[in-house]
Parts: sequence; structure tokens; C-alpha cells
Amino acid sequence: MSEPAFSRAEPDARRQSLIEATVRVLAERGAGGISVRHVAVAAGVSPGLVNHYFNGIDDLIAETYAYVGAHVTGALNDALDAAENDPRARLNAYVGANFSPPIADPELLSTWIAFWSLMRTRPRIALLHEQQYAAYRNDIATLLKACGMTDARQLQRHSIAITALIDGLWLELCLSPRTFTPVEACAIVQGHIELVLTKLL
Amino acid sequence: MSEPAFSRAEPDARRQSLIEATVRVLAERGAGGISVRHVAVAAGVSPGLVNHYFNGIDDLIAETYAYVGAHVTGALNDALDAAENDPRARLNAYVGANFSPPIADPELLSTWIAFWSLMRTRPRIALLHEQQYAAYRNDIATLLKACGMTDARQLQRHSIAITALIDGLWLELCLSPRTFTPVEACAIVQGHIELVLTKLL
DNA sequence: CTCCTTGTTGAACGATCGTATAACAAGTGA
DNA sequence: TCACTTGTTATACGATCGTTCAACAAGGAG
Repeated sequence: MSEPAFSRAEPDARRQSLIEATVRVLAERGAGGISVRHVAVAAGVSPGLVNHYFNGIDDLIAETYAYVGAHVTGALNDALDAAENDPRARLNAYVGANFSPPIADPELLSTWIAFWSLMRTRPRIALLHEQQYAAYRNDIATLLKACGMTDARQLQRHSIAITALIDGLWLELCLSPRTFTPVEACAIVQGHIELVLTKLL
Repeated sequence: MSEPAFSRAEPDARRQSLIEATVRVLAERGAGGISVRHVAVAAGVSPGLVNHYFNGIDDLIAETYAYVGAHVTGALNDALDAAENDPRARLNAYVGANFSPPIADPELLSTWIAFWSLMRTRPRIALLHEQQYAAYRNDIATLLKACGMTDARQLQRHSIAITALIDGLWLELCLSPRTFTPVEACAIVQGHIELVLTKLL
């Protein structure tokens, strides 16, 4: 007569659903609104289950960062795979992906800001962040190299600049979306790259 | 025999000391660590006093943002006043100030990130932020105009780009200070501006 | 010196936080 | 059908949160 009070799930699936619930809470309530209970409600489970799968809330947040980071990296790689074989086209595709779904999603940007605000007190998140951003800069440096930029110092400098420019536009896009559009942000970065590369000739 | 249990302060001075204590707590503990009690301890007063001078913690945070924002604006204007009268020198001075004390202070950058993370749930902070950043873009547009950039669309586009570039470099400088130095960040922005302006000729 | 204003304290309240754990029940194997 | 494993729930605990407020005392007015 009565329905089951709960249903068991594959451990991996349950972990995944908790991580995805964390993303949702982070996007909806910001970094300050994250808590075991909110995540549990969002995932439709009891609060105690969070500590059964993760070593406390910090561990859950770190795992969530790793998940979101892998998601972003995957989207960027997909864009590269779909691009033409021309070096400039590949670079533009990489930049464009940063301002297209799913990366341009305002909720993802909010989630990212939440992680930034947690880095100071969560060393593990700080480590994940540095690895993630080093990978971004390395991606861009590789793409720039294919476009003819060979000097190591220039590669380092411009990969830092382009990453920062993308991040800054990302940020303002999230904080006050009415200032400019994702398309304009993409055009700004691509214009910057064009300037830098034509200067090489 | 016994010392006074407390000392009275000028209302404005007390407000100011509470705001400065908030800046300190925000920088030391991040956005998540902000609380009435921590601010009260940092200011050396009792917790109840915070609500005597401000309408709750949100009001205190908003006032703190206004104070920090004015501080930054003041430092930028000081740099402009101290610069030579050459348009390019003034623009470089403005950019340089963004990566020099007191703006380049890592604690200020942490404080700023804390504000970003609070914008979603604090409408008043969001409003202050938009005003602040509109002013930044307007400053840069004015300086670019003096350098010979006359087209309105270009002025808008490049003031957005330069603000975002500065912000992105600021951000990475705060999150992982070992990646590059303030001097390198400054050189990147000034190099970008040089590219943009020489393209006009 | 005394009174009075009011800046200030410190305790208290209910809500929410992270965490721990005993009790329960779903699903599996015998 | 019946244990048994273990995913899951529900509750409890101490700490900390924002906020309120009665009582206290510092310092100037008279």
C-alpha cells in the first residue's frame, strides 16, 4: 500500500546527483548560501547522506569544483574538435566556446565566482584552481604557437593576457549582464588576438 | 582604581572604525567569514554596537563597499593628478595605479572578490558595483579620447576591454600570486593599449 | 557635585550551521 | 521465506549566526 520511503541508488550515481545539486545551490544562492542541508534538499535526500558520501562539506565543494572544471574543459575541447583545421580558426573556436553555452551560462559564472570566494579558506580548491588555469594558459599557448608565435616569453605573456581578458569579460558579463553581450565579449577577445598576431608579421 | 570599561567615540569615527574592521575581516576570512561578531571583535567593541550604527549586517557591508570603492577611485585620481600632462602618460599612469599600492594590495583584491560573491543576494551592493564600474569605463573612455580615439563605438568597446583585462589580471594576481607579478600585469595592459592606439594611425 | 543623555555592554532569543549516530528499511543472496 | 548487509533517514548536539533589548556607565550640562 505505502510507497517506499526512499530508493537506493548506485553509489556513483548518488555521488553524482549530490554534486549536481551542489552546483544548483551554488548557482542559485551563491557561495554564502551553500550548506549541507540546502544541498540535501536540492538532491531530494536527507542531510545525513551528504556526510555518508563525502568527508564533510569542504570535500563536497572540492569535488564539485573538479566536476565543473572538467565540464568546462570538455566543452572547450569539443569546440576544438569541431573547428576547422586552420590554426586561426581553432583559436577563434576556443575563444568563442568561452562565450557560448554551456560555458557562457550565467549560472555557471556564478558558480565560478562562488569557488573564487572559497579559495582563500579551502586550500584544496586553491590547488584545483591553479591546475585548471595553468591548463587554460597552456591550451592558449599551444594554439598561439600554431598561429606562428614562437618566442617563449611572448607565448607566456599573451596566454596570461588572453586568459585574463576572457575571465574579466566573463566576470562583468555575470555581474552586470546588461553592459554588453556574449557576442560582443567574443569579438573583443578575437579582435585582441588579431592585433597581437598581425603585429608579428 | 579601575580603568574605564569603554570609551565613547565621535559617532562618525565609530562608524568609520567599524567599516575599517569590516574591511579587515573580509580580507582575512573571506566573504564566508564575515559576521557581526567578527567585525565587533576586530573593532574592539561589543557585538550589539554594530546594529546601533547600521541597519543590520547587510547595511554595514554595503557601506563598506562604498568606502572601499571611494578609496580605489581616490587612488586612481591621485595617479592622474600626479601624471604628466601628456594623454598617453596619463593613461599609463591610470593603468599603473591599478597594479600599485594601495590597489594592488592582495587584501583589497580579496575584499573585492568577497563583494562580488555577495552581489547576487545583496541588491544594494549590485547597484553600487554597476555605478562603480560604469565610472571606471567612463574614465578610460575619456583618457582614450584624449589619445585620439574619437569613434564612439570604438571608445565603448575598448573601455570595456581594458576594464575587463585589468580585472582579469587583478583576479589571477589575487587567486594565484605566483603566476605573474604586478609589474608584468601592468606591462600587459599597457602593451594592449599601445597596440590599440597605434592601430588608429 | 549631581543629574541626564546616550553611547555601550552583555546576555538572551530563535534560526541555521556542520557533524555524529542510532534506528530503520530496501534489496540481495541463501 | 528469512537473515543480513548497508544505503538512508531522522534526530540530536554544540557552535555560531543576526538581531533585540534591558541595564550600565561615561562624560558633558547645570
